[in-house]
Amino acid sequence: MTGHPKPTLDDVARAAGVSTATVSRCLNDPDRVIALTRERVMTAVETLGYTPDFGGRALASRRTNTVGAIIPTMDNAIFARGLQSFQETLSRFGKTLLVASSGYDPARERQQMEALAGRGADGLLLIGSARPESSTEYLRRRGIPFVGAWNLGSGDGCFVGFDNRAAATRLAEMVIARGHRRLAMIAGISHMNDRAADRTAGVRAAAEAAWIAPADLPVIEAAYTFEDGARAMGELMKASPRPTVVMCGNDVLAVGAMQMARELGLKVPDDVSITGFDDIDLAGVVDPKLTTVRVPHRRMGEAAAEMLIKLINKQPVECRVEIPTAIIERGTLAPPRADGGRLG
Amino acid sequence: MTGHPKPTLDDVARAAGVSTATVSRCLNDPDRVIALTRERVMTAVETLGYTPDFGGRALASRRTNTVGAIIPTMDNAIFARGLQSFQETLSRFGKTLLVASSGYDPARERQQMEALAGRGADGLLLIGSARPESSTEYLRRRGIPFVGAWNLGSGDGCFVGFDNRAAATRLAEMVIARGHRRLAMIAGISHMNDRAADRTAGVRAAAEAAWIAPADLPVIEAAYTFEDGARAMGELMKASPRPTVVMCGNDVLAVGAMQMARELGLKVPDDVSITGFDDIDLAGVVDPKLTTVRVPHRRMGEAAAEMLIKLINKQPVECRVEIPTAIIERGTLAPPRADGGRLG
DNA sequence: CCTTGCAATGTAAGCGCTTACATGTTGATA
DNA sequence: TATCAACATGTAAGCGCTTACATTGCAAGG
Repeated sequence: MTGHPKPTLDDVARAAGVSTATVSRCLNDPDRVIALTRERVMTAVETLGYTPDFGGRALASRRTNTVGAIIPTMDNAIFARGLQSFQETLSRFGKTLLVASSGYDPARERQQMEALAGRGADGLLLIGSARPESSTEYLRRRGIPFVGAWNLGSGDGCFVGFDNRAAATRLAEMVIARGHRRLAMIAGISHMNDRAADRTAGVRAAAEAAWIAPADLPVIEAAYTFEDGARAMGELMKASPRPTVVMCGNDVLAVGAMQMARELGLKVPDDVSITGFDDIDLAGVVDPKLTTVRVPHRRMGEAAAEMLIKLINKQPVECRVEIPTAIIERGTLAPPRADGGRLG
Repeated sequence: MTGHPKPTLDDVARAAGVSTATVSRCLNDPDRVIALTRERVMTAVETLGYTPDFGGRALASRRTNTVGAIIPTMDNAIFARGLQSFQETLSRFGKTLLVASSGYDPARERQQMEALAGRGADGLLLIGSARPESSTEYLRRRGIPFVGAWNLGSGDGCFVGFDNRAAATRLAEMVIARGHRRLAMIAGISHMNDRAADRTAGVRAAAEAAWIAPADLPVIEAAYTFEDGARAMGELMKASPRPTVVMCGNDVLAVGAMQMARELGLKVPDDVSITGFDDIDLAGVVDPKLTTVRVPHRRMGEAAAEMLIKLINKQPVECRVEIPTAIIERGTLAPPRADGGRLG
C-alpha cells in the first residue's frame, strides 16, 4: 500500500488515470478542470501522499513566490520581532520567506545572497546599508530587488527604517536639557553595524552642539549581552569624577548597566542616570523602568514587506520610508545630583 | 556588458568555451578538471555573476543537503538559542537549514512539513512530540527522518531533549523541602505544548507525593510575556491565605510575577518565593536573581543536529538522548515566613 | 447534417542542472 | 612503435514539473 516513497506528478496521473497536465492544473488552477476529474485527482494525491516538488515547479514555471531575508543573527529578539511581521505580511500575499543569517560578516552575507538567489528568491530583505558595493551590484545585475531595513541608507537603494542618528540626538538633547554635562555611552559594536554607529554619532552630535568636550563623553563598545553591558558600566564608573548619565546603544546593554550599578551600590537614577534604545519588553519590567527610545519593529516589518512586494511587481514605490521613533520617559533618567556625583 | 540578468550553466560554458559538464564539474568536484580549464571557467563564472540554480541542481542530483526545522514561533529566545547551535552544527556538515514556524498550530505544522518536504529537506527537526499521528505518518511515508527536540517523546520516534517533567518534580521537591506547603503555579499554555504540560505535571506530582492538596496548588496558565506573568501573579496573590511560593513554567513568566510582587509591595523571597524555568540570561539580571532550572539549549541543538545527520545517513543512532538539566539556586527561593504569610 | 466554437484534456518541449557513458589525448610500458 | 591505462572533456539523457499547442467531444447555429 505504501508504494513509492516519494510520489511524483506522474504517479498521481497514473493513479487517477489522467495526464500530468491535468494533475498540474488541478493543483494550480482547479477551475480549469471539471469537478469529477478534480475529485479523482485529489483522491490520488491524498492516498499517495503526494507533495509537489518545489524545484521542479520553480524550474518549469520560472516563479518561486519566495523572498529571502538576511539578518545578522537569529539570536536576537530585535530582529525576531520585525521579521515575524515581515513574514506575516508576506504570507498574506502568498509568498514564502526564507531566512538566512550572516553573523555580521559581509562576506557571509554575500554568500547568503547567492544562496538565496540560487533558491530563486524574487526579492531580498537586508539589514541596514553597510555592505560592499559589489554585493548590491550582484543583486542589481541579477535583477533581484532588495530593501534595507532597520535603518535609512544614504545611497540610492530602497529603505524602510528608523533614523537612528536623529533619535539618538533627540534623546541626548533631552538628557543634556536635564542638566547633565558629564555623559558616557555604552555603544553596540559599530563594526559593520550602521545602526549602532548611527546611534553613537547621534549622541556625539548632540554633545558637541552643547559644547560638551569629547572627554566628557567616553564611549565603550560592547556586544549584545547583559554581561557586556555590565562590564562596560564597571569600566565607566571607575572614572573620577564619574559620568552622571550613561546612555546605552540598546536596552540589553542598559539593563546590564543597571545591574552593575546596583552591584556597585549606585542608585539609579539618583546616583547615575541610564538610558536605553529599542524599548524591548524588558524595558518595562526592570526596576526602575527604563527610559528609552521606542522603535516600532512590527510596523517596520510590515512596511518592508509591502515595499518589497511592490518592487517585485515593478510597481512604483516611495523608496525611503521612515518609521517614527518615540522617546519613552520612564524612571531611569533624572537630573544629576547637586553634588555632581563626586566619589565618596 | 551586463548581459543576461540570470546567467545559466550554458552561458558560462559558452563564455569559457567548454561544455556544461565541465562547468558543472568545476563547481562540484574541481579536482576532476585541469587547472587551466578551471581557471577559464571560474573567470567566466565571476564575470557573468553566475550562481547555480538550486532547483535545477536538486532535480538533477536528487540531493539537496538541506534540512528543515519547524518551530512554534520565531519570536521567542528559547528556540532561537537552540536553533542557532543546531544550524551551526549542520553547517559544519555542509548542510543548509530551512526554518519554518507553525504558530503552535498542528495543521500549520503539517503544511510546513509538506512545504519543506517539497523543498527537498533530507530531514526535519520538530519541537516536542504533540502532533497528530497523520503528520508523522506522512513523514515516514516519504522516508523523511525527523527528530523531536526540547522534550522526550514517549512514542517510537527519535528525541533529544530534556525531561521537563522530572526537572519540574525535582524543583518542586526542593521547594517543598524548604518548608512550603501552600504553592501556586503560573504555567505556560499547555495546549499543544507538551513542554509546558510536562512541567505542570511534574510540579503536581511532587505536590501529590508530599500530601499537598490540589487546592493548595492552584495553577493559572499564561502566555509567554512578562505582562501575562504579572497578571497571573495578581490573581494568585488575591487568595487568602496567600501561597508562599509561586512556581513558574518559564523565566519570562517568573520575571513578570516578580514585577507584580514588587508592585503589590511584596518582598521576594521574604513575602513570597518565586521560581522559574529555562535559565535565560535575564534570570541572572533581575533582582534578586532568579532560582530556576538550567536547560542547556546549545548542547541540545548540537545533539539534535548530530542525531538527525546520522538518521539521514542511515547510521545507527541512540534514539533517545536526554540532556541533563540542573537546578540553579539563586535568590528568589527561601523558606516561607514563620507567620505563614497571612494577610495584613 | 455539417460547421463552428468552446471546454476539457492530452502531448511534448523544455526549465537548469548532473552524470553515465563516449570520445579524444596523453605518457608509460611492452 | 603499438598498446593501453589514466585522464580530460564532451554528449546527451533525464530529474519533476508547467504550459503552449494539439486534440477531442459536444452543444449550438446554420
